[in-house]
This record gives sequence, structure tokens and C-alpha cells, in this order.
Amino acid sequence: MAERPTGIAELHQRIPFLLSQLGVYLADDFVRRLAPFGVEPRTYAVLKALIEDDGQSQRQLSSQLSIHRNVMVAIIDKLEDQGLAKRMPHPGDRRAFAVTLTDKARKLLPALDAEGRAQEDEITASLTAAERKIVLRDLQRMSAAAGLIPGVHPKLV
Amino acid sequence: MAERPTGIAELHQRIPFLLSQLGVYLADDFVRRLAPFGVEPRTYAVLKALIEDDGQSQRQLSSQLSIHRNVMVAIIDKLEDQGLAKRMPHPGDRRAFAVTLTDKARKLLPALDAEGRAQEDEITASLTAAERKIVLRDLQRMSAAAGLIPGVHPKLV
DNA sequence: TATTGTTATACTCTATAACTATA
DNA sequence: TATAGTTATAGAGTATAACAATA
Repeated sequence: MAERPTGIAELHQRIPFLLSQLGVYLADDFVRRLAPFGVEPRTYAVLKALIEDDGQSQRQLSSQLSIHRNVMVAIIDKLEDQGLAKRMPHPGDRRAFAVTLTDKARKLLPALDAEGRAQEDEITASLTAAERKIVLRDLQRMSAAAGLIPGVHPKLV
Repeated sequence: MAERPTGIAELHQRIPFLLSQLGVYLADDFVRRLAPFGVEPRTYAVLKALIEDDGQSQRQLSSQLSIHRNVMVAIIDKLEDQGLAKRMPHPGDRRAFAVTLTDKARKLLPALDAEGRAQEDEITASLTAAERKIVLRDLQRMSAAAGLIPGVHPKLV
């Protein structure tokens, strides 16, 4: 008869533990994947927010991505230094900036997205395409159950 | 025809992103669940390591759990302060301690384990028992694919 | 000489508050 | 008076190095 494991082996049977264990590993791995491009996960998140809606103010980016405005300053600073974004005057509010993507950023983004898909391919290599679809659906369900906002990471590494 | 999402909505379609998003949320949530017991995830991990093999040295605990020995000092300090573990003389090595569980710890542990199961029940509430089994199996596969050690968290919050 | 446990120090991150210029 | 952006500061957490006692 099957014994219920009692030590740390029991944690390997807990879905939340596995999610956290894998999540931490993948977050670190994603940092390593983006590093050669000089990009961090949260600068990547800002770029993706802008590719959909360019010219947002730092305030808009902050609330959309749940990143504090004080932190957003440094993120935009870095993007400007790298020539990936520019602070343009905001039409209609002279206090704010319209953060705008450069052509360089638009050319770079597909490569960054590709890293995310490559990471997914590797981590799910032992699953069939059908199994992958089901896992994706179940993770989306759990994300919703937890009240998480789609595409918003609670703590951008 | 279905458009591929390009902004941050695309991240909601990426398995690694969802794993990280959920993982961070669940780790924080687990901290909140253990807090009323005065326990943190890593003290919990040490207790679980000891329930299986009591009297381990700090060195053994460190390498088993991938926690640095410098950090382990403070963890055992806290467990001693709470009366959950004791530093006993180590038979055969006078440099080391045999970290030993107290009765109080043995009585406490089932309640802590129950929190983990309760968390699992809540996050998987929208899944059937059969779906849950499949998710568990797939997460274990991905954990293995990533080279992670069963039951060992890469960064104990 | 290497190892166990410990302590001290520096470094990174984050959170809070406070400042300026506009609204 | 409130808001957008910015800066400064303090606190928590982590990593590294070094130490005493024992192997």
C-alpha cells in the first residue's frame, strides 16, 4: 500500500509547491535569457506594454504593470540610455512624459518574444501539444482563481 | 481568424509566465498562511526535513535544502527560540549540533501540512480531481525537465 | 589542512517620504 | 488641493569573507 510521504518529499506532491519551485526557476532562467540583450524582465514588460499602446505616461505604465512609479523612473532611464525608448512631451499634460518606443526597440522585441517561446518549448518538451494546451488552460484557470490580472506579474524580477 | 496577442496579453498565453506569476502569488500566500503559527516557509522546510530524519547537523540540513549554512544559523536560532527544535550535542562530531525536534514541533507540523493542502484545494478548486492529477503529473515532469530537485525550493521565501 | 558553526561587513532591493512643476 | 515625475533615505535580505573550535 502507498505510504503518504512525510518529509520534504511530500512537497513534490503539492501543486502550489511545484508551481512556486518552477516559477522561481523560470524567472531566474528568463533573466539569464534576456541578459545578452541587455534587457531585464521588467524592462521587457514595459516594452510590451508600449508596443500595444505607445506614448503612455509613466503613471499609466505604473498602474498597468503594478510597478511603483518611483521604480518606473529607473526603468525608463535605462530604456532611454539603451536607446529603446524616449521621453517625449505629453500632449495635454506638461507634467507627464509620453514614453515612446524607438525603431531599435521595435526591431528588438521579436527576439525577446522568441526567448519566451523558446523557454516554453524547452520546459514543456516532455509534454505533447495536446497536453500543453490543457496545462495552459488549467494554469489560466488557477491564475483567475487567485485573482491575478492576465499578463501582470506580481513581482517583476 | 485569431489574432496573436502582441502586448502583455501575450504573456497570459505563455506557460512559463503563468508558472512564475502563480508561483510568486502562492509563495506569498503561503507566507501569510504560516504566519499565524509563527512559522516561515524555510523554517517549515527545516521541520519537514527533521521529521523524516531527526538529529541532522546544520551542515546536513544546509546541503539537503540548498540553504547556505550562514543562513541556517538564524533559522535554527529561531526554531530554538520558539521551542520547536533543540541543538543537542552531535554524537561523533563535537563541532556539530544534532538539531532535534521537540514534541511541540511534532504536534505543530500536521497543522502546517494542512495549510499546504488547503492552499492546494483552493487554487485547484476549478479543476476536477482527474484534471488535478494530470496537472500534478505534468508539473512534476516540468520540474524534472528543469533539473530541479524534488521537494527542494530554489529560493525559500 | 579541512570542516562546523558563527559573526561581521558590504551590497542589492524595496518601501517610504518628501520635493518640483504642473494641473 | 491633487497629481506626474523625481530624488533621498532607511530597512530588509543576500552574499562574501573571516574567525574559533574541532576533525
